[in-house]
Amino acid sequence: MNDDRHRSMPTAQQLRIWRNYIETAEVLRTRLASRLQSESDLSAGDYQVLLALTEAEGRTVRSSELADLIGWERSRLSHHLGRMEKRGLIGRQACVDDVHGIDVVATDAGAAAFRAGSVPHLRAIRELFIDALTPAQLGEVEDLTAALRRHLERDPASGDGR
Amino acid sequence: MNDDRHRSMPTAQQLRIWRNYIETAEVLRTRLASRLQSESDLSAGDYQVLLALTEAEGRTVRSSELADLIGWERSRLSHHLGRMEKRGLIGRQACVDDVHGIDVVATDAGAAAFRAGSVPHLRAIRELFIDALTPAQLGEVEDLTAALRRHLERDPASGDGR
DNA sequence: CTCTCCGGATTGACGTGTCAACTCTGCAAC
DNA sequence: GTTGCAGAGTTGACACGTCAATCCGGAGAG
Repeated sequence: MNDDRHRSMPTAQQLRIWRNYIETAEVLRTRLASRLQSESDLSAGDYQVLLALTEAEGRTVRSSELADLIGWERSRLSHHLGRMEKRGLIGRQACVDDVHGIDVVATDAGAAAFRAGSVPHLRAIRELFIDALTPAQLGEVEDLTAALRRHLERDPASGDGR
Repeated sequence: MNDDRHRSMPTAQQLRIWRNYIETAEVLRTRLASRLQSESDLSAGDYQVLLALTEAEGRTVRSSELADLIGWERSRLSHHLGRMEKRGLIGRQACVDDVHGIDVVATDAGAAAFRAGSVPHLRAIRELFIDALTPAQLGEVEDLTAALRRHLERDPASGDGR
């Protein structure tokens, strides 16, 4: 079949689909974040960090591992941890086995805030996303995102030239 | 069929699908923005604003209409226009027919920057998104986002209680 | 006429993200 | 030993978004 598909610009219809796709995801992200914020005073970033920490042994993870776990750049994590530390959600302490490492630990307050936020957050995900789709459609979403993922990994293109 | 679907928390699999979905969209957004930035020195926001302006009569749109067109809050637009004005991409001037209104107009430099950025941006969309999917899959994306959209519109839930 | 309210737009404060520059310590080369 | 490089983390500058407060000029109520 015609592989000039690989040379031409997107058609108007393709563009429309793209725009709807990315805007819908954006709306979902914003709605979820706003509900999480108002229901438990946590940002989406706080939630990701606390999720990784509370799942870890001793609620503690080395900073670099944490960055890998949630897929953040190191400086982004550093800034965010600074803000969370100021709010008493996490603590930072020198790592025992690695002089360079920093252990990040969820405080009791942090773990409590996560537990409190978790249920409403999961409910929001169900209400806004899961309930919008039939099980069959959910399966389609899975396949499609897998296809997109494969394509993205195949194309380093930007960011890390690993 | 069992409508306790509407009372239970998401399953592990549903959560996995959700996470993949939202993270994939996020990666796409970031990659696109980064390519747009490096290829034409425009942010995604700049692009949206300039797209709406260059499509309008006289490259001019009233500020409030512009906000509606691209679906932004007024204050977000105001901040962004301030930054774009400082860079000489757009201008602002009092509106003739409405004392309160502000006309936003794309400068020559702004229109030129948009034209220059447009082709590489469209190419990036094709490479990162369109090329990842077969035409049939693209159709599925369209249906799924439509379903999500319908669901979101049916559920005001947060933000504007319109 | 004055007072209040309304809608368009702006502003300031603050959290968030990215990029580049920097610190600090260990380790290997010489 | 000192030079310098590499990896972990931090910092500063700046762009971006949101929220609440504000400014401003017209329209009605009295």
